[in-house]
Amino acid sequence: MAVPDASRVRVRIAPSPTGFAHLGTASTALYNVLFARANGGTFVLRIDDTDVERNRPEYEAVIYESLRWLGLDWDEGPDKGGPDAPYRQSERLDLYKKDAARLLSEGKAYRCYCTPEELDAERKLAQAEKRPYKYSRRCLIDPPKDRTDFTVRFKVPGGEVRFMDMIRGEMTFDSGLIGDFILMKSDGYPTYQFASPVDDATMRISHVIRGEEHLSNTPYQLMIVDALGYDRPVAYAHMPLILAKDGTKLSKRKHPESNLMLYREKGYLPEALMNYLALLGWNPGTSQETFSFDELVRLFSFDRVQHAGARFDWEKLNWINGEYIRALDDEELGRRLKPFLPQLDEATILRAVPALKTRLPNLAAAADLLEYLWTNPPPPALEPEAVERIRAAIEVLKDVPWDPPSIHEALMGLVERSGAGPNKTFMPIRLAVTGKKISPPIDYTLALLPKDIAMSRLHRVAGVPA
RNA sequence: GGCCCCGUCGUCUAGUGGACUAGGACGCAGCCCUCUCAAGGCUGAGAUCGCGGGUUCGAAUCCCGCCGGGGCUACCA
Repeated sequence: MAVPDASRVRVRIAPSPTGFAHLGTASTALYNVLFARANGGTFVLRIDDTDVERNRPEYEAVIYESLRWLGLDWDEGPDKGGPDAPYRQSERLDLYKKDAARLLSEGKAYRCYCTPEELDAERKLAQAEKRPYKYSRRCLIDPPKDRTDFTVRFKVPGGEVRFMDMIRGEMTFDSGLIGDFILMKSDGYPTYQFASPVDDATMRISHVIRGEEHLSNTPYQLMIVDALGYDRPVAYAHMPLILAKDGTKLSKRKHPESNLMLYREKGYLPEALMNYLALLGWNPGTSQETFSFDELVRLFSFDRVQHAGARFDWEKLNWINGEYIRALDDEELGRRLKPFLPQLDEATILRAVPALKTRLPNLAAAADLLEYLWTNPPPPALEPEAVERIRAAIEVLKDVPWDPPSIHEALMGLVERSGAGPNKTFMPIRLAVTGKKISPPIDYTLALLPKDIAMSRLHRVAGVPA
């Protein structure tokens, strides 16, 4: 994956603050960071905020927070500055205006006075006549004299546009099929197709690594770069899209799993999510499934990236996340569990960790297992035989030290004397103490609760006063 | 509609003309372990490689056609 002139590698991601941070942004950021780190390059964060309608400044902070949570930090950005500041497109308007003016004066672009309604009509007509739509160039040929509102349109020169994609190889597009498109909107803001290549060029981005939805945008952008006389990026890489379970592109509206923050809330470890994302669309060609970040930097290469979109799968993510959780040492797991168990003190969490470790697909699941520690579950209705066993348990637990091994020993003695299986004794206790059929091993289940509370819950169902 | 990308078990994938009776992982089933649930161990089911034609002694791998999915085709990004 090393490139010849490594010192000049500059990559970027350019999210738009139009909603919560998207899973695809994390994925794209990961590949950019991996490439940058492997080549000693620079990773730039640029905010593409040219959509005045949908833009919300507060989402910018969400993007920062999500990316930082994942450990994907950038070298240059709006909040950090850098040699190419500003890094927010809304603050670079002069640059686009200057370039648009140049294109205009060189006859490579022209003013278009058509209204959205007129354009819509053109488009509908083409559709009705089943012919591919291209802007009619009405305003190039015969511009109206009585209008003031205009957009700036690029005069598509025609011919072939070729470029190198690190994943798919040499790409060729026929620009004759592309209609003159808009560079500057009538509100004075640039379109994405214009701002993006101008920024990439002026920020000296060497490799453009982004989602596959931009593959067919590339010729548009390259034509602009050429028309402006800028240097083209060395290469592009269009990553396969992350698809939802239903096979369609992950959308913010339809698919909640596209929300990056959801993973933090549910207790997915950032390093596990990264690992999963790396495996969605890429594999090292070996059977290795878990990778440290440094391993990914070393192993990742674009020539092993999948060409087809990959479906997001909770099951595999859960497994990987579980693997990472199990690999954590007790103190670390306890530390990460803290925000998910606000009802418990640190010492209790730490005591619970050994019992939780193999039982968590995510950190939030710990609350389901330990809920009985801060709630008072209603006493279950038990068979007389079960009640009898609880009475017996009360007797053996009464004077026992309150720790898992002692409890275990006492209870096993009782089980042996009962002549029945352990479950006959343990399940009634579990039900009485937690109100649930599922809980950590019975010795832990009991020991995590203060002894007086545990005993009172047993007494309660045994029908004898404490 | 036009252009572009893509198509191997349910899912993520290995595979670049013979070692493929198509491998691994997740999930699933069974067994073992076991106080429940997990974790762990073992075993297993699961893909006529989208379909149809070629080329070849031989194709998942090369060629053509078709079908299917996705992306772009916006004064969204």
